[in-house]
Amino acid sequence: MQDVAREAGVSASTVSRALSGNGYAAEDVRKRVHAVAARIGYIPDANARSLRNRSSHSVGVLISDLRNPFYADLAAGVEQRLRSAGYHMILVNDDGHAGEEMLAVQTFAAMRVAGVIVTPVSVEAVKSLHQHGVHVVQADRRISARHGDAVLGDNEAGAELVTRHLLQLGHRRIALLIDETKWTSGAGRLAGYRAAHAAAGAPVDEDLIAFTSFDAAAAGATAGRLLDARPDVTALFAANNVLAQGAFAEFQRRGLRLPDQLSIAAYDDVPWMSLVRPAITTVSQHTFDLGRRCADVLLARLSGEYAEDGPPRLVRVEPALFVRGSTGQAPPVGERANDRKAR
Amino acid sequence: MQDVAREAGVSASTVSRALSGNGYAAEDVRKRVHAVAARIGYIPDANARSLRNRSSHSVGVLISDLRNPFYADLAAGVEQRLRSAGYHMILVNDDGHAGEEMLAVQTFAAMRVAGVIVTPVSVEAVKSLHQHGVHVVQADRRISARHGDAVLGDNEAGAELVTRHLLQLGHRRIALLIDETKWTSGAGRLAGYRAAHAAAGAPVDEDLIAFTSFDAAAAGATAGRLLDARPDVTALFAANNVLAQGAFAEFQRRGLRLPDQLSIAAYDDVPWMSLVRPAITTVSQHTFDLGRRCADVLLARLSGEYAEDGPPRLVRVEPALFVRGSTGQAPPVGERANDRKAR
DNA sequence: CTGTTAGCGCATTCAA
DNA sequence: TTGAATGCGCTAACAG
Repeated sequence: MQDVAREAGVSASTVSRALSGNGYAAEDVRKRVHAVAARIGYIPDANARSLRNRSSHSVGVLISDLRNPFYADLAAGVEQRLRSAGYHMILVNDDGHAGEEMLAVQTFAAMRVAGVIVTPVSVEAVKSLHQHGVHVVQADRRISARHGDAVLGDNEAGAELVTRHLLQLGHRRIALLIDETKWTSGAGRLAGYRAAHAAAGAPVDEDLIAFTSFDAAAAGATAGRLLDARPDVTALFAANNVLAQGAFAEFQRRGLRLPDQLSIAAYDDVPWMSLVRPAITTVSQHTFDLGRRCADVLLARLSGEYAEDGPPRLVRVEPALFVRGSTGQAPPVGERANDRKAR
Repeated sequence: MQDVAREAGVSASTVSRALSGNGYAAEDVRKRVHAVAARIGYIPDANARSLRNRSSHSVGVLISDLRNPFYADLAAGVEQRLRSAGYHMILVNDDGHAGEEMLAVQTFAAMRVAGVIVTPVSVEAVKSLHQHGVHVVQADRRISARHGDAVLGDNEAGAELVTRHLLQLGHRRIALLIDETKWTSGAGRLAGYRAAHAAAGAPVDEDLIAFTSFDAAAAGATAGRLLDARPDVTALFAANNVLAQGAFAEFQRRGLRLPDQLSIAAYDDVPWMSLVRPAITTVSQHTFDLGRRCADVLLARLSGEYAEDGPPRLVRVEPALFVRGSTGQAPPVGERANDRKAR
């Protein structure tokens, strides 16, 4: 900065004012300073600015796994919005581990980030952030209603949408393949599955709710075992894209004719679902948009549009059902079992 | 820091030494300071540290599009390695635009990042980074041999692998669907396509090299037009996952029987390719690993393992061909055209 | 409208 | 082994 000041024949403060735009600077001086800065390639040190201003333009984004298109889309939406508002994204994968998540929290706190957007794993992380005075937006699932804002899909509505669709097609034994119900996402999807059954006056067969782990291979195995145990199942609803992928691959391996022998539906619309045949009926969460909304909510706090200390906000993103070829009519009772055994 | 110092009954300098590990501090003092810091939730300010140390633990990562699984995998690999080395990733999408790329360069320079990993769009960006004294690693493609290291797939070898595979199956009219050849990636793939033909003594029909834009819909349209114009084509090689997706979708829409009526092969192994039927024969670049190697190369510079001012390094990641159902025998000459018209 | 002064939080001299 | 002093690069009073 001193170099620029000298070259431009002004003081450092004037350079600061000219470049930052805060405070007065005569038009010609301003132009001269900009010219010198550009000429010698001077770029103000963001660390020094953050230190002095006690605020940075960094936002921490903490997700489980960038290789999962759901998280990648979310992050892409966040990044787009942040960038257009002059912020940037520190992206950390926590692999769904509370330990890694907590380490990331430390990092973000150390960086004095302007805020954090997180698909939370443990309450402690969110609480800790909150205690450090960091704005937090919980994305996709909410683990604490008190600490920070949240932008969530309406999981119950989405699951109800797809379950109702299956029920209306005549399915009565609809398996649910799900990995967790302790987070609002899984819990909501289970609730929606139940709600749709209740609304249709169809009883839920608890044995058709299959718990598995968040892993395609495991999900495939679980789905396979379920079909073996219950050949009367006519439809399967996989609670997220990873489980759906595992189940679909397993059914393909088994040579099942979809949707004739079995209908399947999923949650989260990811690219492969419209490329395979039959294409997969699924609930879109508008994930990219969800990410943008997360950034919007955070930016609203930062800009003061919402009071920094105002009550937690909850934004809902409505899901949409995309009906594709993987869901068909339910067969008459009994027929499915024979059909499947036949091969 | 003052608070910790007071509580622990020592000076700020001692707190600094105790916490950072640099310089002396009596064992008991060290423990006491750590205890106090943990109790009051003190976390050293990373901005102040960066300012003072003239070095940050941030690494800029600049890619085209996080929603493309190729870039997402690359970024995930980078992040994993950086994180385990105590660095973090500032991720910016440039959408393939030189303008956005240049803005990101400004941002990274301002942050005094430890280095930048970039899938480059324009030479200027890489040069500018270099001039600002930032270590740069060019990922996937190299746009400047002088400015910074590079970690690249062997595009020529990969394309030759897949083209040879098609030739060996008897195909002689193999279309190439490609978006650009000005970068090392596209240029290499085109070269590999030619090299395989040359090695097999098969002439390249220049009309079968179809240029399109980096966009699935456009690629599908281009592929469609090509097939209409040249019904004698028996195989198509799409130079990346986006083009492959567009082409595959188009062929599905047309109801083509793959691989009987047409064989297709791709570059970049992304999840949908093994889920669709027929599954797609493709060249894997080991993208996640490529990302890790990028981080390794950067970290080697930062750690001094490679001289900071040593000559540019070039690391190659060998590709591998995965043969799947989408590539089959070429039909006897002439038959393909009739076959396709028949439907 | 501009320059001088002071200090953000830290790490590193240098003395003790 | 520790503390006092200094300055990293910047911005915000404040006085002119």
